[in-house]
Amino acid sequence: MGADVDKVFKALAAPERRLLLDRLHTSNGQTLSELCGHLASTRQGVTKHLKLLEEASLVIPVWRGREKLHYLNPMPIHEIAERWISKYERGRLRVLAELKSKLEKDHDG
Amino acid sequence: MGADVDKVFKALAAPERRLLLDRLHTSNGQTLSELCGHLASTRQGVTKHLKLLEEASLVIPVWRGREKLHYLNPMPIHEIAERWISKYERGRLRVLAELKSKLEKDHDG
DNA sequence: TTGACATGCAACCAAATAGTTGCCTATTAT
DNA sequence: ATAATAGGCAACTATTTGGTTGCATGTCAA
Repeated sequence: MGADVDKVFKALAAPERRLLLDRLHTSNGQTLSELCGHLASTRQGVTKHLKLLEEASLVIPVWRGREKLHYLNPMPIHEIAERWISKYERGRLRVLAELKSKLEKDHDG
Repeated sequence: MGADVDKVFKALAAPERRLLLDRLHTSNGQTLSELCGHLASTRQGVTKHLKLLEEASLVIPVWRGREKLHYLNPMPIHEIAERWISKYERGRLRVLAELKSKLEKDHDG
């Protein structure tokens, strides 16, 4: 799964791509042309963003005739939350308390 | 908060930086020199990665004499989980069912 | 005070990325 | 059949990013 985590994080790193996910979250199964309406760049630019989202399995394409419908797949995001982020949630308060006391100690001495 | 989300996602997009967070998660408050031991690149390379982590508030530096101690701050990760990822968790099963039926329908007809 | 240590800053180079343009294929509608 | 529509592929450019080297600053220890 390691490589997938990287693809997902990289795919999520660009605001344009997060915007595309938002649009699919609002209205699932849009075509490329429809998605282009939301973004400033050209069709090819959007295509490239969608390619990265597909490679991260965040978007699943379904061909219907000459149209390519794009469906949001929230599972990778779910898995990141479960397997990666939860690691940092564990002991979050401990880590913060540790940092706080360190900062205060430093400020005093 | 919008700009911060972007900084955090971009900071998390590189495996080297996630590794640095892992190291701090294991042993908090390490110096730059200590952190360099974990990574293949030069000190300056690590410095640049740490700079991005600091700008995303994922790492808080504390100076002690000539040493700079680095502390993990898990709050940005927590906030992303709470405010951003949870949006995609909501209705996750609905979205997946929708996608599944679409795929099956396409496969049939 | 002098030398070693910890780090920062700036310039530079190489690699990756974003975005564009031009052309091609396949499907639908007339 | 033909034209319009939906999209893909490849090449090119510009920007960003990752990483390096060289030098400067501040701190600690002898």
